[in-house]
Amino acid sequence: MTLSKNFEHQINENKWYSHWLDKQYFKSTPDERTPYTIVMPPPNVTGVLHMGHCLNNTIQDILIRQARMKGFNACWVPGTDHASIATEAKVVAMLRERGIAKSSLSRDEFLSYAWEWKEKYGGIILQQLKKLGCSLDWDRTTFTMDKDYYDSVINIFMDLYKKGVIYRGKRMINWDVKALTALSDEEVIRKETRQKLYHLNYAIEGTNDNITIATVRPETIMGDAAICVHPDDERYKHLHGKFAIVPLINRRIPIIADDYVAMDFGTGALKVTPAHDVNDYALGQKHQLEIVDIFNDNGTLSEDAQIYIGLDRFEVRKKIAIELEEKGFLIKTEEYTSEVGYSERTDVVVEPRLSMQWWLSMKDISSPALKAVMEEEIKFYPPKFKNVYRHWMENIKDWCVSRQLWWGHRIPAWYHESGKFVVAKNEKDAIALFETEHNISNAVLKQDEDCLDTWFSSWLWPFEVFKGYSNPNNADINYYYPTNTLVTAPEIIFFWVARMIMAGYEYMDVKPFQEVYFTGIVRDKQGRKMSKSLGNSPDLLELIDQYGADAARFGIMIASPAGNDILFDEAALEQGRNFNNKIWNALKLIKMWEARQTEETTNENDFAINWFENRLIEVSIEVEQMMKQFKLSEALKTIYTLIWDDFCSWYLEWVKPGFEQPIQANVYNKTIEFFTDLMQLLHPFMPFISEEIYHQLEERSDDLCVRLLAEKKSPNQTQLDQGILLKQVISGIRDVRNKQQMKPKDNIKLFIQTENKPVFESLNSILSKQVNANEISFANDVVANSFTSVIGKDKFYILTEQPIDLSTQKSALEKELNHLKSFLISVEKKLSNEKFTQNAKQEILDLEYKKKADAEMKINIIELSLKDMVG
RNA sequence: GGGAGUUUAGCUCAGUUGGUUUAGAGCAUCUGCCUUACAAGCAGAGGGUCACAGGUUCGACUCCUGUAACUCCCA
Repeated sequence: MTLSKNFEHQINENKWYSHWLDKQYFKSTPDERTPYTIVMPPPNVTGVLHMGHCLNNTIQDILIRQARMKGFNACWVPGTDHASIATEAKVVAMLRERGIAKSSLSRDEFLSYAWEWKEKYGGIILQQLKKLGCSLDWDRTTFTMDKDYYDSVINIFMDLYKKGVIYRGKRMINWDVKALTALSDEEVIRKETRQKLYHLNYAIEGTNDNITIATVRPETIMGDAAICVHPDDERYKHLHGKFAIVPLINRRIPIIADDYVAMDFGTGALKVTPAHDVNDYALGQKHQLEIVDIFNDNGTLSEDAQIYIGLDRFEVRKKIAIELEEKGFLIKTEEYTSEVGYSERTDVVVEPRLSMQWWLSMKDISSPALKAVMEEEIKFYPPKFKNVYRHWMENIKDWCVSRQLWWGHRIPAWYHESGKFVVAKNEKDAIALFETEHNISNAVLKQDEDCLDTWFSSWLWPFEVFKGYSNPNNADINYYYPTNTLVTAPEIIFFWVARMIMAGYEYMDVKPFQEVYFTGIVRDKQGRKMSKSLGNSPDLLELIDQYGADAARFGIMIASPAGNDILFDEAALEQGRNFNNKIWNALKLIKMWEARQTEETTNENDFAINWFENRLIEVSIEVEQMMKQFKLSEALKTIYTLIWDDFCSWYLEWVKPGFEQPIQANVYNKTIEFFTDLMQLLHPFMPFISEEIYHQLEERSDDLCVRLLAEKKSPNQTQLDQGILLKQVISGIRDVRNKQQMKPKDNIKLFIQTENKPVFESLNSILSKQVNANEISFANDVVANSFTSVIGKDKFYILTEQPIDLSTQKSALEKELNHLKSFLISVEKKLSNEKFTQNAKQEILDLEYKKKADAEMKINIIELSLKDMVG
């Protein structure tokens, strides 16, 4: 069978993924092994695969595949999140395209459209993860609105209500005027925004005097309830207790004093609009001011505004500025940049608003969660996120859990026309409860129209995917929970991670996971966030198609140090593809040997085999250490070097037979063994090519995917050191060849002057092959008319038929000599410092003496060589 | 305004409790090679006063103080 020129990723990816599925390798059921569990952060059901998912899920797949190969019962649970706001927005847009307005539909009609949409388009992302090679247990796929899951969310709401943790209250919330819903603080993105600061004159009642205030929101003046100045502000002391007149509508408002006002900002006089600003609301409460809400739900002005009724808030801002100017109220405007809140989902400016909502009192349930992370019961990688977490937890505010949406978990609250309400699972229970609580029988109750925040369901994820709440103490939850590793983005540390920890302790009495690995944010080459509007986010499926899934995984992993952002560059995928190619070609080389084996044995390849065997052990141990510390990118880099440099460039070249020469069977078999081990090491990172090579190397009945890693031995350091020496010698001699512009085909004669003959005898055949020497012998003295290379304590004389020009050689040696001499001086200086010799540890001292001796010896050797050249 | 973090080669990053031959990779660059596994390759090379200024120490990329720039979070 002839091998294709390059690794054919498309064919192999499909072939192996379906093979793995057929064999049910990703399926996990409880057994006697130790579990290793990861729950996937559920992507939005509306989502499509992007770079962030690619990074996140590749990391999880690497961890889970490694655990599987280490003999754990690996279980990786997939699923999707119903994403209430995002999905509802998509469904509304879809309906609009079909000419259907949401307002024309009943709740049930709308929901049936939504489910239809979800069945059709939801979960595309899960299919795309298969392309990446993710080894998920698909039978466990969970959706946050599955029946059991839905019920758990509702039951937990009721439970928390009973415990008094959830309450209903009128508070300032963030209002999304496009999605027409409340948002939690975490769903508001603050952005630096250029605005204008308008200076407006308000007349003082009963005088010809004015007071000038500064505002960025002139459209809200109709909602003004007061003007506030600092009590110590001399400019305004005479106005305390007087009244001002709101321009255009001539409403009379008091002038109050409060030290909340910053005297040096604007004019030092602040207009107070309690209905439309969080701070103003607080001020209004304190001074018992009137609350005038001038906006409708959709951000247009209401009747209460008296003017501009029905117009959008930003349109009014423009128009009212003009009118104020025309009528002489606008004194001046200045440029002003400040942070403005935008809705995470719809990107419209959020409107602070007073509203009746459901709240979750966080203080009650957050303290075990804070403690767990601070005491490293749950470990954060990298640990710097502990600080971020603590800061938030210590300043935690109540969570607004209600959303004015239909798609989601409907709040189980039932209202009577009297305004009284109960919280109950269904209408029947509600009526019964209402009777006991309010002594009204057969009451007509209406269920709350609103849904719960999406995160109110996501926070149950680590246990409810195993039905830990809906079916307590079942075999799965007892076996898989707490899960091992959560891999997620730092952006959702508050939205999700913190709340999962709270829910875990509240409902399972146990932490949800042992450790959290925070990935970085994927950015483009210039360090900008990937975004639709910038058009800088590449089409991942196209990239997988072009470079292969293994290359894509390589590309994203090689540049992603733990906890740092990743600057994504397509060149990294190219590097991954080239790596595939390299591996494939090594296979081609070895396959050429397969039919050319001989039973004859010599010991000339013993060194190569022993060395590589030890190198493999050494690197496996290094990789294991790195993986434990989540240094995944370093681990991959290490494996890459082992395969490309140590295996391909050194080992294979060392054992490679001459043109059409046979290879010893024992060398061939060892080589297959090494290649197999290499593929096993690589498998978690690049599963497809490694599985394919595994099967190409030998006929096998098993698969690499589930092959158990062997116990680690310890490497022989002497062998490793000799390998390093050999590489140095080869490079050194090649350097001379290069500098002398010898052709690769030109033969040389090599003379070695060494005190360590036996070592070089065993390296003889490798050396002659690697530096193209047709003769190697030992010398006790300088060899005339040769080039010299000094490596360590040994000298190498290179004889060629070329005319000898020693000038380049000489200057190189002189440069080396200078370097050594100044090095020696620095060492000697250190050693002559009495304080150093008194204070330094013995081992450090010994090392310095060794440095000194080595340097002196080398200087001696080089000086001798230089002398010979002159002679 | 408060808090956290970062600053090491052209780029992306390692550098463990201060001492391991006067700082290590990968990519990029340069030179020479189409050597029958691989030009998506091979061989070799060059490149850094570790942001800046002080301090502690026999000794600082590493610890302390300050400055600057950038990033993130919170108000």
